[in-house]
Amino acid sequence: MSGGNIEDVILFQIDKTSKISKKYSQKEFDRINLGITIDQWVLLKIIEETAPISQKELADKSLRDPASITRTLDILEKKQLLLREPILNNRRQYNIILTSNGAKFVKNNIAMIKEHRKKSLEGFSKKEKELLKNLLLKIQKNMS
Amino acid sequence: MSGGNIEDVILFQIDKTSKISKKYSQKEFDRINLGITIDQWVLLKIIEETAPISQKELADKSLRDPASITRTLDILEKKQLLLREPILNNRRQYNIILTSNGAKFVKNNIAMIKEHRKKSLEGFSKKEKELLKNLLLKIQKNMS
DNA sequence: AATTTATTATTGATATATCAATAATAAATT
DNA sequence: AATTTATTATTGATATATCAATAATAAATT
Repeated sequence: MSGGNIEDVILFQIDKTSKISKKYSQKEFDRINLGITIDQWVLLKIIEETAPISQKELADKSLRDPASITRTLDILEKKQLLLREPILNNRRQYNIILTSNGAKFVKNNIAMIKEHRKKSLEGFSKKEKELLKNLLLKIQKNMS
Repeated sequence: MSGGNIEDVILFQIDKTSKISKKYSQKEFDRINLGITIDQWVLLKIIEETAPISQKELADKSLRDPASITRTLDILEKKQLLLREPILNNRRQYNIILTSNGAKFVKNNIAMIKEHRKKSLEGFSKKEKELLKNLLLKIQKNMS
């Protein structure tokens, strides 16, 4: 036997936690016919927070491939939630910004998202939340 | 403004940590031409630990879709790492087991994997590891 | 200023994921 | 025992992810 049980592996539990929480939220998204995925929501939220932002920056922040960002932005642009704004004197990048529709969309749904976040941390003390975050950041540092 | 920064969201950091660690290990897998993906490794490890196991159980344990398991097992079967063993008096399920080749494969590479796990938790006390695991399990419970 | 190098976004090829429908059949109910 | 229901694995359709190659062009170097 090569020893151990995969359920005891922290990295496995991290991935599992991520999957469970994504499924939870996606189910809710679908239930109310939100029309987007969790990962699309994350992009919208990043844009809302840091617009104007380039696609490269979006890829970095969300840890996704630039090619994947290109295609996801196509979808969200078609849904009129964001747009690629040309930059004067820079024809290599775009400024990605929310449309007013997109801003409204985020505003209308942020409360529901916050409920999910809250539910995920039910029974956590402030100290535990801080600690958890710091431990996660430490792992990220270790693997970078 | 809808407030807050997505970097402060624990669920976001959990997903980020998962992605970073997977990329780290996958890069190493590719470097030594291991010929499988992280998620394929996880299946092999689960099988090693709990064989004989059904595809349904594999899907549950790995939090993946049964259809995805079917296809991944096809790949791993083609690589001669595992096989679908027919069950007497039960023609609806298979017993999934490692081939001797597959068992050897796991044995040969478990040390490298353990190194990655160790690296991910560099600087963690035993108490911190326990705590982190428990906090993750708590989130999973909250979202189930 | 002209040339070289690096960066950004896109596209095609390919791999992987999920959902819905289906076939086979085991388990439960009548 | 016959019928109904539930479960398991598979397949097709579709969505999404990544890698490699490419075009456009900004930035750095000569």
